[in-house]
Amino acid sequence: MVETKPGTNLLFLRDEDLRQGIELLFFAYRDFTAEGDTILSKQKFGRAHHRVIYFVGQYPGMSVSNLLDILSITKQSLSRVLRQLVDEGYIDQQPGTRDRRQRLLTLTAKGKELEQLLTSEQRARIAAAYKNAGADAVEGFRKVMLGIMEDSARHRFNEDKT
Amino acid sequence: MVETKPGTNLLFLRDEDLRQGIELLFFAYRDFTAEGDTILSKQKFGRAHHRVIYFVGQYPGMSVSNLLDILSITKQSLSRVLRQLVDEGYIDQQPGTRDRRQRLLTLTAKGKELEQLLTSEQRARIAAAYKNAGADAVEGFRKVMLGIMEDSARHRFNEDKT
DNA sequence: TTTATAAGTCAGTATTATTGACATATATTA
DNA sequence: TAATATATGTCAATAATACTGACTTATAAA
Repeated sequence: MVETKPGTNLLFLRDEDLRQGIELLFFAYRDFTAEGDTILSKQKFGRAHHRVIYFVGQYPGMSVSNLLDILSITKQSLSRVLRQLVDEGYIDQQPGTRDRRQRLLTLTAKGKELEQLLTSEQRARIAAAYKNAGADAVEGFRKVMLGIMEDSARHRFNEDKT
Repeated sequence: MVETKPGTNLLFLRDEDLRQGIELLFFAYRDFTAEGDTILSKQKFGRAHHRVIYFVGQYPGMSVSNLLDILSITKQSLSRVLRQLVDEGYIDQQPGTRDRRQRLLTLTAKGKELEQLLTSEQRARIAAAYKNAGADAVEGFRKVMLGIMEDSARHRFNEDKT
């Protein structure tokens, strides 16, 4: 598919390779999100709820503005979704100790349960793909994905970049 | 991040690795689609139009039902989008020769122009990520992405699988 | 001739998202 | 302290995407 110039590490990037890259992203993401959406639609929630549940689960105590940055949506858009999740007991809000204007978000037990339900299929899907592809391939996957995202998002993945 | 068991090709898949995989997909896809969406919103079109333009551009003469399969949406959802694109002269429809019930789709010159505008940034983004990551990483990226998508989507990428 | 398929349409509804305009509480700065 | 900025929330109006269900038309296949 993608060939190395003999004796170098350069790539010949044909149009076809780039087209394929676009489609790899489209189909992988489509199938990656499909099942979670199905589960949620049975609970009157949508993909937006999934994302909120997911990120609050991963970063307990995160602020609303932090969540807005991650999701790249407006606070009015987040508002309805967050309100539902708080009202129905999936998410807790508590004022920040350092800055009492903040409303720090955490999952309740009920929220954690839903988070597990939603991400377990995605984790299994990633695990299967990783195992099948092998460790070197996973490292390549990481490199390319980091290259595709914006610089501003990349820092999240740099913890142990010794 | 992901480590090989010494002497084997197996992976230790920690929860943290799987969580990271989920986020790599989320952030890469978010940033990959953001600019195209911005361009389109200036023309009263949205991401759905983008996808239609893209796939019709890549597979000229594709049928409506084929497009529906790819997009995984209902024909009622596609209908509005397709109608707009046909009415405004971006896409041509012509009856199939073998099966005259079909309405085969192709881009007009105007459609091709928009397709170029929309995908050029995505191609550039992929090209930069590929170049930076190197040929081996790209091969790993392909393997993992193919593993993430459904079996039914994988055949698209198997042309030269000798 | 009956049945199935490809495509399209009409109606109703839900979800996600936007912009704009304000309001409240708290923090920071002059 | 007073003025300003920030974090969050809310109201209202609107748009885009998507769904289900019920039909219709044309053509193909059994």
